[in-house]
Amino acid sequence: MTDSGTTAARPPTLAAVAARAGVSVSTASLAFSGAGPVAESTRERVRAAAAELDYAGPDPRGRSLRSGRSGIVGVVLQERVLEAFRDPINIAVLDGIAQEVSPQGRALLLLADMGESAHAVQTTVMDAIVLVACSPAIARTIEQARRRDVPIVAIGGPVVPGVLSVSIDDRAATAQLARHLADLGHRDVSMVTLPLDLDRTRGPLTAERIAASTTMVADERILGVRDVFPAAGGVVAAGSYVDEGVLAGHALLADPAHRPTAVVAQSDLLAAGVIRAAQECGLRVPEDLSVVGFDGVRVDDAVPHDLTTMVQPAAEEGRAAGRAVLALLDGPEAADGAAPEGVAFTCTFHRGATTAPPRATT
Amino acid sequence: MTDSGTTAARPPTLAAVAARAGVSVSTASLAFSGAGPVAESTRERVRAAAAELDYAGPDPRGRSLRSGRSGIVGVVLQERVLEAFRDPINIAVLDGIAQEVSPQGRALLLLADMGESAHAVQTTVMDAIVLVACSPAIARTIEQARRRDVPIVAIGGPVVPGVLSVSIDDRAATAQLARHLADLGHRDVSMVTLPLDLDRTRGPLTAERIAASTTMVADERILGVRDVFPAAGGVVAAGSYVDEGVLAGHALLADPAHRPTAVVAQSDLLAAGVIRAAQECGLRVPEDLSVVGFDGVRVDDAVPHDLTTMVQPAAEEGRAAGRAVLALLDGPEAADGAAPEGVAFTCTFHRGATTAPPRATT
DNA sequence: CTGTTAGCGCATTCAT
DNA sequence: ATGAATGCGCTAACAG
Repeated sequence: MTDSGTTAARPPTLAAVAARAGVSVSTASLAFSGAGPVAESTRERVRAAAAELDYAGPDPRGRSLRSGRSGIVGVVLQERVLEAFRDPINIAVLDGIAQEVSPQGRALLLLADMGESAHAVQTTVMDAIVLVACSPAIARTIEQARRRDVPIVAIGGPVVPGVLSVSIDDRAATAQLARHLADLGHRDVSMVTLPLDLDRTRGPLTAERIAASTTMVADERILGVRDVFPAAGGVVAAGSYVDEGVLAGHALLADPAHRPTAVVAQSDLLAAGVIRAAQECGLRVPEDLSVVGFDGVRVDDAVPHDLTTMVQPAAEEGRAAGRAVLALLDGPEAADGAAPEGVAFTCTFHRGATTAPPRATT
Repeated sequence: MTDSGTTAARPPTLAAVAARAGVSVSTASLAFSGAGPVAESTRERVRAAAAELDYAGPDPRGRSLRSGRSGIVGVVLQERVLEAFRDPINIAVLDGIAQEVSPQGRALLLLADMGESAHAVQTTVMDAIVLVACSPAIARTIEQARRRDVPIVAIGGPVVPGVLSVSIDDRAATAQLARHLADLGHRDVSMVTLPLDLDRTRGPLTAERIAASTTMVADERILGVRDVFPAAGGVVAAGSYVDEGVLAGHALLADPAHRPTAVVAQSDLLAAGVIRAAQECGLRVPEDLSVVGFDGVRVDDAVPHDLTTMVQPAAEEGRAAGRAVLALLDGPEAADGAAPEGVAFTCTFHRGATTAPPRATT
């Protein structure tokens, strides 16, 4: 009784509906789109015909070719799905975008895993794209979007002309954390950074690596620390995950003779990892080691401690990006060059229980 | 210097490229699609012309109208993004789908939040859709898809004819957990279930609620418990989150006079919540209370303990769904009714450290 | 191998 | 308020 695969009768078209209703295609179109004046009686007739034919409404393909709009908003993530969504900050941002965009009838196209995203932008229909957690490495993706005349909004991205930017005060916020540590009396501070390049190579934080970095967010946060501790060193993690934080923590704490008294991690997940590493080294937090994070996404127990961190308005950023997209699409009516402007958000300091004055040095 | 909004010169078309290369449009098309025989020299000329015009390749809109294929695979989630991705099982499934589908040049369209999904299916172009963690409540979505001739794959969904189903042995797997508890000597077992309806109402698990349930997965798992403990009661949670588990746990453990000796939670996150609730009640796990979960997704510390659970091949399920989608699209060459068949997976028992014999009753 | 001929299904002028 | 015409940009058949 499976009625699929038998006759393969194609779905009815608007033309079929119009014919059955005894009106022209254009009138039927108007009846559905709501635009333009249509007599109530006519509209009713069209509706009836549609119901009889089990017509599902105008085919999105025809509509998108004709109108130039598909209702699809691409969202580019750097990593594959599994990795990208390990960090709740990305989920929050995505949710924020969806909040603004889906009530307007737009759907989100997930472009995860860099390699593919450039290709997808080239071959998949979309009205605009949002770059999440982006680095200059997506230059190729940006290029493709440009050529297709697809407007771009970047969250935390490089400020390229023509790309609308939604950002936060990474540097200042991190500096605030660093100052907090300085005020507590810390002098020997290390950091754990987000990946600096596409390879996501782990390793010590060297001048060369910073010079070669392609990740703006990480760079800014490094600068923030050094605004307060100019000589601060650290290690580079391969991603914003707890286990990466553990690895980094061990790297930092391995040598009892050269342990920092505080660690600035560039994300809460990394901070959680550092704390665990500290515990594994027999250190107590915050008595023996202070740890601060970044993001402020409280998700169940991913971050067990009450972490001292900078709270980032992730959902707000997503929403701002969503709004920007809508503005870019709905309102090219900005006749006077009043193109939508970028938005900058501010993080707020949260003093948790993972920071304290350093132990008296022996 | 922002070159957008000035002259609005539309992107070049294939026709323009063809003209510049001095070939026909169809030849140019072949040169890009790779299908069909094209002389190397010609192809070269076309490529050159495209480069000169900064042509980004065939416009997906025209292509999708003409060919009927968009390369877009819709993924329907019941909750909004923020909630859906709180449970790593969903992320794993989504990643599995992406694994199969994106190397084939397909992109995922996120249809989160039920309400909108039916509308999106009606208005957004897509070649197929995958229903994740679905309940019969998406009937409307299914209807829309059908009318559009969009093939459907359901993961853990109701077995509707015409919908390809990817499932696991929920009932048998849960029964196995229950038997494990029975073997340990437990007789007084309660459960914490996933939401039974769209409202996601919390409350005691009553016969009426089960009768009115629209969630197949939850139903099956309840049956699994009752295969072993026919009289087992429990509470219904409002979602698969740790904090819901805490709530449910407190509900179950509130009265010291009527505490179960073991709890079967329908997800690992819920189990983690129950464990926390137990601790807050001054109970030790597993000495005073045994707890089992379901899913087996190890994600950093979301589930702090080594949980006794049934491990679900989440990524495999996603991949199976992805493959099914591809088969449905690439191969309607199943001339002989050899339509792709559904797949059923099996969970594997993991004995963790959260189960033990019950305390000797006083 | 290449060009010619047809539309895919629809939204939008412009008439009436 | 409705209808007739015109492509949107492209690919699939067929000719040659």
